[in-house]
Amino acid sequence: MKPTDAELEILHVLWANGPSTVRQVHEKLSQSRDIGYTTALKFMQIMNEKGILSREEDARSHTYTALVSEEDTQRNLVDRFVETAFRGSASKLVMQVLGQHKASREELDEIKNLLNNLNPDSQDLTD
Amino acid sequence: MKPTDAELEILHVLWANGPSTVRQVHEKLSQSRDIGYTTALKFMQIMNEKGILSREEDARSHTYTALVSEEDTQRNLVDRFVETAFRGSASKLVMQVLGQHKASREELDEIKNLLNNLNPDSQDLTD
DNA sequence: TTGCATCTACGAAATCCTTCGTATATGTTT
DNA sequence: AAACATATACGAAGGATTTCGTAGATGCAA
Repeated sequence: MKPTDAELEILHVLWANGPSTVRQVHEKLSQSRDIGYTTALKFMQIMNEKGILSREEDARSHTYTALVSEEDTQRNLVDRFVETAFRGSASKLVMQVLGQHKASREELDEIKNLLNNLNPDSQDLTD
Repeated sequence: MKPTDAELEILHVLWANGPSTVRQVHEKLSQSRDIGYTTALKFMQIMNEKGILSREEDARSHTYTALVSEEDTQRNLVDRFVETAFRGSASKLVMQVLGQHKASREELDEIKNLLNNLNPDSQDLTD
């Protein structure tokens, strides 16, 4: 349920590219950092054991598929992160991010839009 | 530079209560979970070695002080988190949080306010 | 068919992190 | 002073993570 950093790297590749072989994933990962082929393989084997990835063993080289969605995973991660880093205050996190990171005008508009469409009646006091 | 979960727990206590002894910290932590006294002590000793906490050894029971600020720490954590969980897209994170978590009307207003005060000329495309 | 390339499987080292138990020192109380 | 309470120091177990090396299987090429 809580992917490690290495597992997240692999999930990102699978989310972006769809079902892939170890070789394909390894090639993607190699673009951003040094990593051995068997290291990637091991990760994917472990993730398969954990039930995070499924595996097609038809061909000689297996094809792995993510069994968790990007949204669900990020939701879980955000939950934990808000808890551990911000003691549960999601709004403090948002303000931290907005104050610190840069976003395009379109993204800002999108966020404002989202804010305006939030139904205030469904909102709760978090802090 | 990257506090562990246990270290964050302790930092939160010190940020909230100011310089404290192991006993004081342990009592706070005990309120939310099971944790032995020497466990807390060990954490704080390690954090002292790492330079995260300073220690006053005057009295028999030492007094520890956080050497990192809450803001700096959270900034660092957010940076890493955006990177590993959202592949660098801060705005996706924000939208995840806003869509998922509940915030008070005041907080929403505060966020909207912050958004409106962001200088668009200083913004960059992140995605 | 012999050998090269490519896969998977297995195991294990190296590091962290979390968590205490035990030992030892030092105040405090009777 | 003896006994007790409380602090720190030390070390180590147990588990998770990351990272490969090596072995063994299998397909392709010469």
